[in-house]
Amino acid sequence: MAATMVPGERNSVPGVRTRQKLIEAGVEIFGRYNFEATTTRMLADRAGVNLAAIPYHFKSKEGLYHAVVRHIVEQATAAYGPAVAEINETLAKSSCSSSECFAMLSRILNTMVSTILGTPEAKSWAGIILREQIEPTKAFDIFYEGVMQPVLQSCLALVARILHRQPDDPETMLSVLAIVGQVLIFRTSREAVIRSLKWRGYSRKEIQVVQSNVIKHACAILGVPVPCESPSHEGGRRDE
Amino acid sequence: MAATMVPGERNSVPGVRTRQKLIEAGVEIFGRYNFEATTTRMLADRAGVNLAAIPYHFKSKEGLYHAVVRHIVEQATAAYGPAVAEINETLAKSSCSSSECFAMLSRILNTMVSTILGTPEAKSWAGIILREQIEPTKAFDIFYEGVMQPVLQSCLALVARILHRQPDDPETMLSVLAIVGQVLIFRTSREAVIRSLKWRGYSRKEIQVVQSNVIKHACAILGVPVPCESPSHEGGRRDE
DNA sequence: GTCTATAGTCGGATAGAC
DNA sequence: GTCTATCCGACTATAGAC
Repeated sequence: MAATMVPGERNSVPGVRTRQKLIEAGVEIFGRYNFEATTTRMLADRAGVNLAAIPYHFKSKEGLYHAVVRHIVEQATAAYGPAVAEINETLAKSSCSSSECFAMLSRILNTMVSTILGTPEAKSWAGIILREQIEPTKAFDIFYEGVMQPVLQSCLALVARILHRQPDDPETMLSVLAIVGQVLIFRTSREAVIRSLKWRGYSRKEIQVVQSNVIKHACAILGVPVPCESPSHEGGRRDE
Repeated sequence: MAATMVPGERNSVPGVRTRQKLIEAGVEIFGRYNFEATTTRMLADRAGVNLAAIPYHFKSKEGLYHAVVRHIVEQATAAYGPAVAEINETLAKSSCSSSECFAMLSRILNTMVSTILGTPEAKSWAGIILREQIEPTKAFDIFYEGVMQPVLQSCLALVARILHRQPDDPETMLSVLAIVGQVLIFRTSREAVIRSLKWRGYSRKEIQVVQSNVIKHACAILGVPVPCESPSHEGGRRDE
């Protein structure tokens, strides 16, 4: 990544700056509209750069789209990487108790809720990822292998321990999907959710409500006693 | 609806036939691609009609899109209407037991799973509805008020009875969303789900597995003892 | 590296014959 | 109601000056 970036010059190298601005614009515009509805003019205008900068830096509109996808995967990896690494290390070292496993699961679920609902970029990310689920292209592989696969595998390992099941037992992954599903519905069906709850969006208060409910239902699904309520306060930025 | 259809002539009135073919083509093409990526030429080719038939019968490409949306709502209402009506009638008449309420909830959940995963048109419907959730237009209102709202309200009433909570307690709707979320993830994140389960699609066998797991997890969330397993066999058609 | 100008393509909608 | 032919606008990508 960024082979042309010279450390001493703090990203003010003209070409690098233009690339960055186009990627930021791409996250926003590709996220809001879809690939076809997004025009190179919108992208250039939003980035405040010239139209011809797109084919120059990224070869084509599609090239910019792929750069945007890689950028999102990097950001998401930064958010989930630490939790995933902790889970893998802890499970590899010792045979930890169910309650320790559940604590790690709670942590990653809280991170999911606050990232998916709370960060301002989340709506854009979700737009791009959801459209790739409906109509997968090469970009979906980058998302799946870069973020979804590692996170799902970590959850699978934890749930297998908690339920004393084998990770390769299909029922184990089905339990993981049930737990993750109740998180994702808030993003995938955002419009229906906020109408049916009469919410106006996802601000800090709503995010905490979602977090505690997700944990509560996860306990029920896993047959674990509900721990004392303490939703983590990480990432409480507003949605819109 | 269909004010021009003469009962005696069995849909062979030329104009009606052309309209129907265009709507069928629209379900397929708008579902697979998005509104902008869909061209009027694709639609006319798939329907086997002339390009100019689109502006003639539906005024514009957007007019055809709205006709497609209304058609989907009609079909979906046919699938959920009976269950919704039964629930509303039963709850209005008598104060039925938790187990009766849970039986009705199971029925509507099984219908959801088999409709959403099992019918051949489901992929197309989901494509259109999901894109409307990401980027809502006027069409989303038609979906929400026509299908989602009635189904969610029925589930809400049942869950309120089962949990002895008020329907207007936000926690009640959050429980409904958790239960529905585990169904929807199979459609909204279809690509990630089939990869992580190493499935090839949703055929009859997979649908039954999903149905029994959804009921099992719903029991856990609602604190109801798991009934004897008997997934309904309605609508077992194949996905692809 | 960045700009202006433009080439080349394609899509939606229309006009008017049949 | 259905067809062919065509207009007009908008889009991506490129050429070439600076």
